[in-house]
Formats: sequence, structure tokens, C-alpha cells
Amino acid sequence: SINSLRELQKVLYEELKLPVYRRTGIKNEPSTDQETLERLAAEGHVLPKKLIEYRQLAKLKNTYVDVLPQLVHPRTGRIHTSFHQTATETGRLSSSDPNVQNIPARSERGAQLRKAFLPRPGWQLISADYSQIELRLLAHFSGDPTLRRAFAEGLDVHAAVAAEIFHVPIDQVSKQQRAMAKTVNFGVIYGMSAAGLSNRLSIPREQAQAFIDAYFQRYPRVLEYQKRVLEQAHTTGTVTTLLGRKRHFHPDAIRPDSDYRQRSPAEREAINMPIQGTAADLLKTAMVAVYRQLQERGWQAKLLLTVHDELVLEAPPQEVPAVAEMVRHQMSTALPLDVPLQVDVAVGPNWLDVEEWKDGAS
DNA sequence: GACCACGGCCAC
DNA sequence: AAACGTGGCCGTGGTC
Repeated sequence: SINSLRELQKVLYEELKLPVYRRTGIKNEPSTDQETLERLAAEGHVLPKKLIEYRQLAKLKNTYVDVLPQLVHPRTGRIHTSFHQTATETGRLSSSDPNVQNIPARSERGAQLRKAFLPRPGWQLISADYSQIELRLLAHFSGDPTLRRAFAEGLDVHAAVAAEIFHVPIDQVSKQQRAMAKTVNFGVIYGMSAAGLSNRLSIPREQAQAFIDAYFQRYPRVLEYQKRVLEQAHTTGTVTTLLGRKRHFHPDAIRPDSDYRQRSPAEREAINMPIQGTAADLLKTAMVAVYRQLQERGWQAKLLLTVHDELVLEAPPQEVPAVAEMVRHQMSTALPLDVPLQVDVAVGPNWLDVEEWKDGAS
């Protein structure tokens, strides 16, 4: 079967004798994941290229196209997910049966599925999401003046960070430099290591370490902030979000002198928790505020979904301008922070074809 | 039929 | 050698 990883592994690495670039995490078998197949395809091998295409189509068909229509409720005509309040370590919600928080968005082909997510007939869909929320929270918590200024001045933050670490004016940042800075920015939020960054950027570890050093040289308060988080984890066994949500760590994992195979993942979890967890605090607070506004004003518009940094609503056409503005306002001001929050609002006939909404107040 | 481990992959 | 965080669902291969 083409779906059997074990059989595929035999074909690729025993029959075709292709080079093994990566192994699986637990059984240490030759990997057939997408990055490996892309590397093999780039060398001119035909089968890996076809497999990548097959995998994408199979994923979309088996997970979404064949499943979601069967889940339409006979009386409501809609899909009803379950949201879980106590399923994650950080305070995010999760969604299951079906999961509506992983509907394809990034690939052109996958994103077409979003056309199937509709408001009730005659209504509009409103999507509102926080822009760069985790980096803004990093700027808030660290107090780093350079990072805070980037947001205060409304700069392209990836370009701004590229300008700092590559020592070039922001208007001379190349696409490659911006892309690398973007990866570094994600890395900072995830508690990056030189090994992780080197893998992600496909560069030598020494060069990855040099990028990290350059970043923390330009953003020293971020380094100090992350040290404080680890200190809290080590002394109390917990780290917390802005609203006081705690994540507990196993004492053996977080001890400074623990084996690094235990300690390293735990430290990355600790560094990420306040950022990801506070983003969850923020969105949940905003969601309650939006719900109360809808009730108080007697509007018909309804909250439909929440996707980590996004709220999705449906509204009758005459309510759209007021609801869009209200949602933007409530999300922007849900919690007081030292960094401005930007909320991108979009309106349209389905979850794919929503277009930027510009209201008068902002 | 239910459950599991694993590898893989979708989202933020 | 190396996954830098959080989830849930798929098929395979296996057990009970």
C-alpha cells in the first residue's frame, strides 16, 4: 500500500537505495516525511515528487473532504465542534470532533476548503485576528525598548529585527534577511536552541549560534526576561501567564543540573508558556467581552469559532459595520498592555473570501 | 468493535 | 543525533 510507511521505506531506501537524510524519532527508521521527500525530489528523483503531491491530496480528502460533510447536523444543517477548556498545558482551547482549529489555510489547494464554511443564508462572516500577538507579548513582558519601539511605530517587525541583526537600514533588508529574521522571531518565542535554528534554516550550527548571539545583543532585555522565566521555573516549579494561569513542571525536568535531554525541552516549554498562555488569556477575555456586547446591544450576530488568535462571527448585513468595529475594539483593549495591539478584521461570504474591513474609528 | 503506538501532517 | 512551542486526526499495523 502506498499508505504504508513501512512499505514505502523499503521501496525508497532498499529497492531504490536513496540516501537516508533523516530518521524517525522513536524507532529510528529512515524517514519519509515531507522535508526528506523534498530534498530527494530536489536531487531529481521522480517518485518523491509524486509522493508529496499524493500525500497532500490524500490528507485533504481523508481528513476534510470525506469527513466534514458527514458531520453536518440533520436539524441545524451545520457542523458542531466540541471546544475543550482544560485540554492544553498553556490555557489555549482545543477543538475536536471535528477539530475546526486546523482547517487548511496555507496551501492554495487546501484553503479552497474554507469556501465551504458559510454564515447562515444572507448573512456575512466576520473574522478578526490579532496581528503578531506573540511577538507583541514578548515586547510587553521583556520591556525591550527596541522591540517595543518597532510595534509602537507600526514597523514590519520581521524587517525591523532583520535590520538589527544584520546591521542594515530597514529599507535595505533583503527578502532572505527578512525570512531568516522571521524564523529567528519564531525561535525566540519557542525557546530556540542553536541546533533547532540550524535545522530550520539549514545552516551550520555555528552560524545559527551567531544569529542567536546577534539577536540577543540587539535585544538584551529579551534575554534577561527569558532568564527570569527560567529562574521562576527553577525556584517555584511553575511559570505563569499575565492573568496568573500556572503551568507546573516535573521537579526532575526543570532542575538546573538535570540531564539536558530532560531539561532542554522543559526549559523551552517554560519559555513559551507565558507567551502562548497570555495570548490565550487575551483571546478568552476578548471573547467574553464580545459576547456581552452582543447581548447588551441586542444584536443578532453570533460568535461561531475561536482559533487561538482569531474570532469568527456571523452577522446580518445591517449589523456588519457595527459588529466589525465592536469586535476590533474589544479585542484591541481586552487587557491593558505596554504595546499596541493590532486586530485585522475581514468580512465576506465565506471563510476564504473575506476581505479586509476598514472602519471609521481606526 | 475499541484501543494503542507510530509516523506523518493540518492549524496557530 | 537532534523538535524551537500548542493541539487533533489520518492510515497502518497491532492487540484485546
